[in-house]
Amino acid sequence: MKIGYPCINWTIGCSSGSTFRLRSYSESRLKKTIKNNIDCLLKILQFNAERNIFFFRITSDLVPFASHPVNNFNWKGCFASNFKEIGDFIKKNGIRISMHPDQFTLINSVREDVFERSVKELEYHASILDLMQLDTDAKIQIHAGGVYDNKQHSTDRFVERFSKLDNSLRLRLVVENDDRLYNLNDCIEISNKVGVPVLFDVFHHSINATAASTNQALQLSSRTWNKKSDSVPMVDYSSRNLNGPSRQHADSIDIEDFKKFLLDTEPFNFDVMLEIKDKEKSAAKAIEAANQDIRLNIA
DNA sequence: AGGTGTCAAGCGTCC
DNA sequence: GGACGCTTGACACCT
Repeated sequence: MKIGYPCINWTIGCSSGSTFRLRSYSESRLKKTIKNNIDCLLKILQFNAERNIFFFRITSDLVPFASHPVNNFNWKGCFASNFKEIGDFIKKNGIRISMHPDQFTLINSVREDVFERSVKELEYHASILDLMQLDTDAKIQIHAGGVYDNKQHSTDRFVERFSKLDNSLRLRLVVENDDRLYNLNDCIEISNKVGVPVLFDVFHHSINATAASTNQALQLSSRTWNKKSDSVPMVDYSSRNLNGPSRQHADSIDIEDFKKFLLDTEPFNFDVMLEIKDKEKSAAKAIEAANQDIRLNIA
């Protein structure tokens, strides 16, 4: 089991997702920002490796305006060797990588233009992982999308659109249960039709639940990671912020809840992404708890 | 230097 | 039909 956190490291003091306003777009600004972002990304990965944090989500802002028409700069060519260097570090250290395009990426949209932009955005995400020469166990997680007043039609549209995507893209995509529209069963249904692995999100499942217990959910989702090249399943874990609105993530990990989660999910093996605000701090705590847990099992 | 309104993108909900 | 939340940081403009 690898444990990690998404996108931001609060300790190091650099950001791998710096961006700027469209109004201030220029090629030199873009170039400078990308360089800073990927330099920072390598620093974060080194920081993580030194602390046994072997799972990381790369921010979608690594290359600002990557799929925007304003950007016709050849950033892939310009930074190919930098990406390769990071990829080498990732592989050497056995780091698992995910990416998560934001809510504008909708392959089941009723609008053709939204679909087309979404494909471009997905291709951007895949090109990052390709430039790093990572295997297809590095995943891009998306949600099923909108309902558009007819869930069955919208599910079918997802299936149809997904099937037409390039194979190189399909091999990287996984679908995650969301907090309102497509629950675990909906994702499993999609998976049964197109073979896409299902990334189980524990927190979303608690808000948008099916009858499945945590253990059953792991069983159901794990089965969908059935290609050797997918590697072990990814799972998103977070606890809710008890002081804030119901959908907000917690500030720091509730370690007792996390231990309970580890017990609940035995004997399944998977990699856990901690969607918690204090990022690397909670990851370190979770890794410590998991190691203690293993020692207890051995003893 | 510090404060703050706003940011490429969509959908669903609420009024 | 329009504003707002999502989830949240930080850019960029203002003073």
